[in-house]
Amino acid sequence: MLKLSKKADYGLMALQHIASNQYGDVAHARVVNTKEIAEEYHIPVELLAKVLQTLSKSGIIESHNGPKGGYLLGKNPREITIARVLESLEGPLGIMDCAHEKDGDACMQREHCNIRTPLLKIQSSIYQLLNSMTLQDMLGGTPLITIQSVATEQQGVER
Amino acid sequence: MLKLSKKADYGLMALQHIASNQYGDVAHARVVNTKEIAEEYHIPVELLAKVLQTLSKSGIIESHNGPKGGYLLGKNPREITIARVLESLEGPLGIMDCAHEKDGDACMQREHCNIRTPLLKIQSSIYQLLNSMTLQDMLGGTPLITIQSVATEQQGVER
DNA sequence: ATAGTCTCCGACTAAATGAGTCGCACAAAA
DNA sequence: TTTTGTGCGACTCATTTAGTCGGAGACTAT
Repeated sequence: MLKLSKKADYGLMALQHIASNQYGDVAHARVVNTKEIAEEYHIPVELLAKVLQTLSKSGIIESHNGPKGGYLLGKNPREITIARVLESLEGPLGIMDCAHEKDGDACMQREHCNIRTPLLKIQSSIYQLLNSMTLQDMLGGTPLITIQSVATEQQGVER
Repeated sequence: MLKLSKKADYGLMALQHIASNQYGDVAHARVVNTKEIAEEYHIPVELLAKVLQTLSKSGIIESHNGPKGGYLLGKNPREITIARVLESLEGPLGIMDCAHEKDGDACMQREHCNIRTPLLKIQSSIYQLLNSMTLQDMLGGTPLITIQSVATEQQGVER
């Protein structure tokens, strides 16, 4: 229950990847393209492309066309909240159907609905949670910290 | 995104209804049957029936056969957590596919997966949230506009 | 006892959504 | 101007969810 879509998964992976190439201890930002990410994580390219396009439209990343093109973060990782990313890819958070209804088009059971208020409360708590976590937080959590010790000897990193 | 299924909605509504008939200000418990609930909230009877059967199997409610039969809560509303109800109807909470995987059958991107850990953390937070809220809390929330004025008789409000 | 309700349960169909594919237009660097 | 990449929309296929149907068994009232 409450599962995220693949798009969301892929999007988060890609962002994590882009971010660590851009803000890692490698001194200069590196543009990373769709194909590279798709291969690294075994994601179908076309699907990932669509995901990245969506993120780009939302301003979370910026696209650069042409050869040597690819994607870069549109903002600092600290300013990119998980909530924002998920909303961009899956639409607004809505625990129940009637989450954002205007008073007009209510669901069939609205008039006697006894669970709307408590569910809205839960929803708001979840939103707060997602909104308080940023891409930066996801960066910290990965192996990646160990890079410090072996930083000297590899930059290209392909298996 | 993160929408609950209709089954979950219906289940919660039904539970709320059953609970308020059983623990409401009417002194004695009243058995309520599927048809009654279905009509009250405009839910297809057969579907609601299935939902109630599921809840019954989980021990959340008890069924009583025959004429004058129907359902009663299996436990005190304070002991019925939202998490339990949702799990019963929608299966275990799993933000991502690989939430409960054994090490064997990992997803395709598992080896390089960089988002599993932070997502598990989010998931656990959500679970905590759902597990800390009980049917009792949903009962209190219904009349709800008047709560501010009658703040004297708060009972369960934990946080 | 027996008739009439009511729960119980599994199998089924239909609708909605999600995952993934294809093909081509457009942009920019070399 | 050619190459390499993004941008974008329409499309198919798979999975899940919502809702339906029909009948077996349980219980109570009469």
